[in-house]
Amino acid sequence: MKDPLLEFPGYALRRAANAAGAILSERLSAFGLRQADASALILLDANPGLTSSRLGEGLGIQRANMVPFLNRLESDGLVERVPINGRTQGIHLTDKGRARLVDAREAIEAFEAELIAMVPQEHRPHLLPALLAIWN
Amino acid sequence: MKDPLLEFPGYALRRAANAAGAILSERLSAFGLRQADASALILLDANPGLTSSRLGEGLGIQRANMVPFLNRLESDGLVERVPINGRTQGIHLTDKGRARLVDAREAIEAFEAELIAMVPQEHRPHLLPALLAIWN
DNA sequence: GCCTTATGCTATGCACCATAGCAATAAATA
DNA sequence: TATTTATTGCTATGGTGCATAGCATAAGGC
Repeated sequence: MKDPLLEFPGYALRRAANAAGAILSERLSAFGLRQADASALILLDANPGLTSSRLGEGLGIQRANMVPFLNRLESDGLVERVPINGRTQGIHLTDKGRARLVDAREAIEAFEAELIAMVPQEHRPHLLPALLAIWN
Repeated sequence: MKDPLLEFPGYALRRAANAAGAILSERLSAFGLRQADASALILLDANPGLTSSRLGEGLGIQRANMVPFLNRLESDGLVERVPINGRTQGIHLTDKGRARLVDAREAIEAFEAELIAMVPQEHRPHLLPALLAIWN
């Protein structure tokens, strides 16, 4: 079957992201985490006390969607909301969240290593810069 | 805000794909098409008479999900199902589908050019090969 | 003190994808 | 040829991610 779609970087980008995402999701499910969960834990670990809005900006998730998202993380005991003032609250990792992150980070780093290993050596150093350029 | 996620190619891949996909979807919506629609038209143009199952394989869409997908394309008059035998049918572009594809292809190629232009010159030749390596 | 803005939230709908199961038919095998 | 197996298109259903619209409360600027 002829596949003209192979010529389009945009299409390849989508398919590659789906393929990679499926693998990562499967790995993370062993820890009861989704991709966005793990990203949130990583971001919160590096920036304790982030506001829901700021965290959402960092993750590319809208404010409205942060609510059920954080509710789930909080009811899993991974995260807690600490009021800063009457309308703002800082999100913090709990001890359980930090412990979970240790496991998740290991799995993620293994996954990233495998991902890089998939691409031929001569293209490897160019992948991340190219993707970051598209993202921003 | 510190963003350790910038170090992860897998994360950058997801974000880049989302960013690019949002732009493309917006462009295609001018023609009443979604990304999967355009991909299907391109694939059918190159391979007239493809079976629903084969088309789905090429697009990474499951058989069950091909039904409403093709129903929509057919009710839009872009595609027709031609029975091959009692259980198999070939999918063909209609004249309207071919005409729509002309417009869509122009938009897609413009989009792809812009996408490539986003990445710094030295990384450009490596993007597609790297993505194809991950996809497969 | 008043107006504007920010924040967290509710409600809702669309798009995409996955699984399970089914009837009809074609193809393979005994 | 007759029976079994596999394929095809399909229905039904649910989960997930993301978007918009709107709201009450509270903080900050004038």
